Amino acid sequence: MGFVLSIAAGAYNQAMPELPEVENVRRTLAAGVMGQRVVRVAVYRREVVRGKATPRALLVGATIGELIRRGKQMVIPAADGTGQCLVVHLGMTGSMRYFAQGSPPNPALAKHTHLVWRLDGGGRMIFHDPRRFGGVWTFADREALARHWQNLGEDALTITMERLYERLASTSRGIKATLLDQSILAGLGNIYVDELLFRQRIHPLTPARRLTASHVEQLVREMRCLLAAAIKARGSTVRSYSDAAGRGGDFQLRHQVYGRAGEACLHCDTILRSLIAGGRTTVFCPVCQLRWGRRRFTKKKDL
DNA sequence: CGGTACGCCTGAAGGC
DNA sequence: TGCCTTCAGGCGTACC
Repeated sequence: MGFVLSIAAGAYNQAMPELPEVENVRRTLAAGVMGQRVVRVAVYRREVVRGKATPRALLVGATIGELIRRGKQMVIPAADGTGQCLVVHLGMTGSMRYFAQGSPPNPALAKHTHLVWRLDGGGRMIFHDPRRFGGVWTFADREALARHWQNLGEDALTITMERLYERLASTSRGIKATLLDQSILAGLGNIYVDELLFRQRIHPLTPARRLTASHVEQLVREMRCLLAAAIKARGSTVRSYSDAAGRGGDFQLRHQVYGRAGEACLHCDTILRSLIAGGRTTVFCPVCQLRWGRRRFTKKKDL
């Protein structure tokens, strides 16, 4: 009976754009806006723009170049080669949407749409963010962007095993807090760190420096697999995430631990537990993820 | 250095 | 039905 009650109590959720979600926003947004010229911009909430919020700084008059992602951040550059760009961070509930010419306004988005860019093709790009943990930064050139990113870690999809090992070996913090730290590694958030640690059978409080080179090699390999699978499934929609076309992802259906505290471990049936690590709710299997565990379980084919 | 707490912010969800 | 409380968390900052 306690089992059933635990399941009922175990459900809590929140959506946040992490690397796979931002990558899908990048792709779907690029399909709509790349190569278009910005005709004008409407700023409904000045405070979501960090830095200059003039029409020029917000790309009015510029043609949109190739969208880039690093970690959870997305760059919308001017195509003129000056390095001028916008950096979008979606925070917890932010979204970028593209509406083609003639699309009617979406009433559901009206309340929290803070920025609207009109494009010369007749379409529009919007920044929407109820909670406003996200924002848009404006930069005039490459150097300004480089300064903004000087403390940002390497992207989770491109970091090598050697460089991650170096970073992990030089800290005494727990592995969960360390992987969440965007200055160490850019792109992972609460969902994917929990999923990754479960798949690797690593307890979230394991000191990062305890991981051997071999552990880190497998961790990086698994991280790439996990992120690739999540991108392929168009990300995780737990509550509110959707891409630039308004389409949600499917990867939440394959979460093994995130949001499942109190439910049974899919590997060993033990009740999943939660703790606070790095200030975040962390779900893990107390049996599969031994604190100093070295064994990895045989990876299931279906991530 | 790290860890802890807090503030920002809204909406979903649970309790009564 | 509806009000009230709790909770979710990325990130910056203060403080120990």
